[in-house]
Amino acid sequence: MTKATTSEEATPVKKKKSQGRKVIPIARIQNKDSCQVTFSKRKTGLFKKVSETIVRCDAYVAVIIFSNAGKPYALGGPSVDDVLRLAVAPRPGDDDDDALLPAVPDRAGVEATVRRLEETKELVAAEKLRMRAIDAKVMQAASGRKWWEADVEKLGPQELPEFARELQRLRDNLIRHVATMSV
Amino acid sequence: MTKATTSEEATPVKKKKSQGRKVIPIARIQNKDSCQVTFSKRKTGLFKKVSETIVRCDAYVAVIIFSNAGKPYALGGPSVDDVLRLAVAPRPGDDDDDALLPAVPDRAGVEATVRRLEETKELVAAEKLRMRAIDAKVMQAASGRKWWEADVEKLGPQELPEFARELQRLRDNLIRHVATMSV
DNA sequence: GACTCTATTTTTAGGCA
DNA sequence: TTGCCTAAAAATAGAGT
Repeated sequence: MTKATTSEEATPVKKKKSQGRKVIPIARIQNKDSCQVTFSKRKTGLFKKVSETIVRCDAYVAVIIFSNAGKPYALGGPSVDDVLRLAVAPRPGDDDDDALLPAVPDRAGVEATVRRLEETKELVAAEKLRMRAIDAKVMQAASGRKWWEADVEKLGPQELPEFARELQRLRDNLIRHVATMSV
Repeated sequence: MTKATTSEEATPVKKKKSQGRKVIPIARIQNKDSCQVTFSKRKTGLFKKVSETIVRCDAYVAVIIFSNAGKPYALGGPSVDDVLRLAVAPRPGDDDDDALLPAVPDRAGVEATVRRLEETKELVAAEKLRMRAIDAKVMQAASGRKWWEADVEKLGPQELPEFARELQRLRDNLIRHVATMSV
């Protein structure tokens, strides 16, 4: 990975016409439609990879992805329950806090859930639900980082710094806003 | 993804002997060593995919992944600056961070990521450009929730700094936690 | 351990339905 | 919008160095 040997970066743009795909130069997709389609596909693949990784290795993974349209999608594990709850979360108007991510990773239970999701179509269902219902709730997790706030008490010395850094990042973002707004 | 057609889920465990890889049953890796190796590999792949997605589609993506050993790795985009800062962790001038981050658990992965990002400077520029736009969108979309999710755009010059201060306070809280635990 | 190699699986860009 | 299809490209488990 150190070397940019991937043909994505090296191969020139060759477009033939319609057989499979040819080359995938790594660059911003110009065509807006294609961009959107690719986004969807990649998001799917990414989520899949994440859930696989969660199961196969005993890892905790969280992904948040915003489309260029600003729509947020999130997937977190191993607390899949939370993710599901996120997905099923009512509408943006519902401003309850019960959709937050208070749960602490429960390896055992979660593993079961993940596995179940893996081998069935529930994952698909969950994603669809997410795509439909996700809104402000997910936004909370995304920009608000509710997850770390909830977990702070239980995190170990190794995890905490990481979350702190995330927080710092958010703060810096904010500062930048302030600075831009004539303060 | 709708159909569970992936051999990972369907194909039974066939082990031949030693050529390429055979099948990848999706299940927790038993062997601890293998698990760790796989984790590394997958983490690498995941990060790569994320950065690709960030560039190719006009998306904002953030990943946080903890190994089962508890080591955290994070990658975020399109704010490359943040990523870099994450990677290089301790900031000389910032006491907080220095105290807070005694050591970056495992820098190897992050450094690799940074390297990769550096190799794509061209694209980084584009990412930076749209970063501001996304920032605004993200904050805006989070309106009407918690204090820390307030609609920045709607806040006046007086409120914004306070907003930032509150965030800072939260962060300090977190830092205190860390200090008690690891410092 | 960290790399390399390689066979195989998986992903995915494009088209199309 | 989604799903399916296909071939090329990429990721990766397993083993060896």
